[in-house]
Amino acid sequence: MANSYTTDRSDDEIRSNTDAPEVVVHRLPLYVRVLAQLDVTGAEMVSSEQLGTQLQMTPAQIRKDLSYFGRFGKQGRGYNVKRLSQELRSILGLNRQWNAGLVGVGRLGRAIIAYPGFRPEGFHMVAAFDEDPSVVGSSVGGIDVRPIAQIKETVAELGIHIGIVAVPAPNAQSVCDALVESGIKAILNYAPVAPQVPLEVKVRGVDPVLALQSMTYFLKS
Amino acid sequence: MANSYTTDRSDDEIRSNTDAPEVVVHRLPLYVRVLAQLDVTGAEMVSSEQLGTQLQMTPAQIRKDLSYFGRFGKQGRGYNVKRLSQELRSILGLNRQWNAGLVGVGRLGRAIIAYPGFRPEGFHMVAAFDEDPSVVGSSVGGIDVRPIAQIKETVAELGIHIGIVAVPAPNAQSVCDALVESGIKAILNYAPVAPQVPLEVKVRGVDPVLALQSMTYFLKS
DNA sequence: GTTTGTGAAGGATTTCACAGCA
DNA sequence: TGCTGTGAAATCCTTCACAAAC
Repeated sequence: MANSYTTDRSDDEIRSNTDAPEVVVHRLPLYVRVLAQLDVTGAEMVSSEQLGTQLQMTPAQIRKDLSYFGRFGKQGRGYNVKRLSQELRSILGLNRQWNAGLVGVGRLGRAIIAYPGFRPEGFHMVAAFDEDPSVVGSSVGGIDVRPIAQIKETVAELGIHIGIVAVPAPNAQSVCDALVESGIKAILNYAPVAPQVPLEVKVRGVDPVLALQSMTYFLKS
Repeated sequence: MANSYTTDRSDDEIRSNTDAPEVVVHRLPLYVRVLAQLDVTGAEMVSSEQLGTQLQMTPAQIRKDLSYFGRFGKQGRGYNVKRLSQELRSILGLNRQWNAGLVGVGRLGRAIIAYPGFRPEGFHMVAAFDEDPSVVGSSVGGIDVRPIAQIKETVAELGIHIGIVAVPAPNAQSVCDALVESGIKAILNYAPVAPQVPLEVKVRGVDPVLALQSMTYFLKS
């Protein structure tokens, strides 16, 4: 199974983490992000109090979150910025390259290919797929566009771990089905739908319209 | 509690909603989205069971969520798709136009201006701002680009409700400060930072990298 | 003096389960 | 019969508060 450094307990530096709540896992990348910023400014140590101020959350929550994974701080001093950053990156699996395949090379898909934020974080776009024969075979941002029918073989061939869906809403479900069928276990979904996938497949949505639509509730004074 | 005596106004069709949890508000746009899809397919009625299947959540949660705002269903029949959609849109304040101002007209900002998903949902981009003098004064996607120093007067002049931040990380905090200073109460933040804003200002982030970075935790087998 | 790590308490959210209505 | 609406129970998550460590 998964985490199998199940030596005995109590004094482990890194603790078995099968029981870290999912909300906590979602916050870890936030911590990684501010730690990187702190590191750039030259800070050596940081307290949960300072992190809490930066992130607008309580120091207790930060300490509790970190405590699910290990004991990374020193009483009276706080956390070593570089060390904590490195530990969290290791926990999240960020110390390696992850290959992503993009489905949908329209306007949105091209913007995603051009987005410079993925590669420095280790996410490499290694393939692109589209159903439009006039796009298939061309190269977009240095990536060859293949037909959607070749998803399965390409995922195997190139070792793709993550599917990125940028097709129109009506096509999103069948694209997700194809990705799941090819063995993909993580999907980043830009389409404005909630695709149905097996329990073991993680889907995270990126939808600015949803974000706006919940803020208007509070604006509506 | 009080279900025996009808001492006070517990029979309102639309109930006072000051106490709806924020997580519930965040889910309402999801309901609106599937209801719109159901409506297109011609469905008249829908049960919480069916909605739950679509959204991969429990029927009980959907019923409970809706119950914070009113009693929209009919026992034995479910919810009228058009009616429920309309009620939720009204609760969220989606039956009107909201004006947005974009800060940062670089690659990302241009993609946001070109994104066709906002306008059909009532979100109108009415202004754009940048600090680069070679961009200020030009027109991008039909929107005139103004200097950042003019945010405050433009927000007042054009009635801007929402700020959209698409500047590089190091500039995001000062841009958010300027938006807050101009009276903006809702910010959609594309920059990879957690800006600090007063409690009464809502910020929602759009960051595909954060989404990927939490999924790798689960991939990391 | 400072700040962590963590049981325990408190609060929030989800699920259960069923009365009541169509 | 089928399904909602909702108190109550169960679960999940956050905050408290303090002993221990530096």
